[in-house]
Amino acid sequence: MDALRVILHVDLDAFFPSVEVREHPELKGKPVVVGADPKEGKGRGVVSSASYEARKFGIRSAMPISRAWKLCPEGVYLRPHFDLYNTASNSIMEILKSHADRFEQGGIDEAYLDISSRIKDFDDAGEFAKKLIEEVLHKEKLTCSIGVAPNKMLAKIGSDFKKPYGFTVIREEDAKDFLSPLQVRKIPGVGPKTEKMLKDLKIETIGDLAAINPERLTRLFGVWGSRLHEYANGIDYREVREEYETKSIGRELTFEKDVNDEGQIFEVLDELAEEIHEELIDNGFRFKTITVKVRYEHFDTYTRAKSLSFPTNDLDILRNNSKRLIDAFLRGNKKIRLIGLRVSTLMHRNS
DNA sequence: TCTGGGGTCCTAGGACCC
DNA sequence: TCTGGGGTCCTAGGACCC
Repeated sequence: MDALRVILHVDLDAFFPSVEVREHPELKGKPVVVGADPKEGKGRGVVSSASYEARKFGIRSAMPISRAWKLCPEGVYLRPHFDLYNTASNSIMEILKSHADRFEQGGIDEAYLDISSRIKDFDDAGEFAKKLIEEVLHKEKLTCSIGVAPNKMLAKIGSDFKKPYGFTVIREEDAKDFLSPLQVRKIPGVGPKTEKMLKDLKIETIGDLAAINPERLTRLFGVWGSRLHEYANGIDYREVREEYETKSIGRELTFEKDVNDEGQIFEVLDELAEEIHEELIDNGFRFKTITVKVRYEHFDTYTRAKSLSFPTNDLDILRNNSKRLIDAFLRGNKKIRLIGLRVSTLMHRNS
């Protein structure tokens, strides 16, 4: 028999609004929406995260803030306070890390823990998860949900299954029955496009997907197709990995109103370059590739990239190249909604 | 309904080299 | 005369995640 492998996926419940409520107890029980300024329904931007009370009105992450406002004008609308969320996240991640053989953070509000050596079976692992939820609640006054499973994919689906403030144990022998009735969209990596493609093929549940010939999925989706077949069958060999390397650093800005004034665009581009440069210096990175991004008024989006023959962290090189790259986008008379700048092919100084 | 900002990974064509 | 094959880098675009 294979050695027991137990992975936890810990997901903080409605994290941004929950931190806001913790800091401002008078908000408890109210529909709290963290995101862009709704400006009486005329705001530009989206919802970052909505409290469970706000979700009752149909408000969801990534929804246009103007639509959220129409659904619930009486809601409490807050701009994000990332310093607050980062502090809370760091404290919680330290707690989680201290209980894991291996630990992998997957964003500000979630993490994978490999706890194989710390439990003797899945019953034991369920108790472990319950205690962890209570420890986080006691120490940080925030709730989370946990999935307990033999791999990352199942653990992630599990953490979403009884939210908020719940946990779900999925044993290897129960995995296929557990997955079978769920919508394909529940599989991490299946978004709106893949869901639509599968639906057109009459594949709606994970059970439908598991029954499809794997060669057919590979023909349709390439490498991702064979991965999909594994996931649908409850199989995922990915390890919880501790080490993480930054691949790129970028900044972007959506203007309050679409612009066609070159001066304003260059000014913002310089600010983006300065912020990126600061982060490069702080972290001891050099870059080789510069990519600018432009989104025009009707949301058509383009990028232009340039790779240098040498790595650098020089601000003037970044500024001058980004100006040259964006120049081609300023020719027409289309108004610009967003500009972005990103550097990649990163290497550490002294390497 | 009208779409943020931070990222990662994948694909595909062309250049270039051996 | 009728056009290799593999590897790597570069560029552009797209799907997806939180």
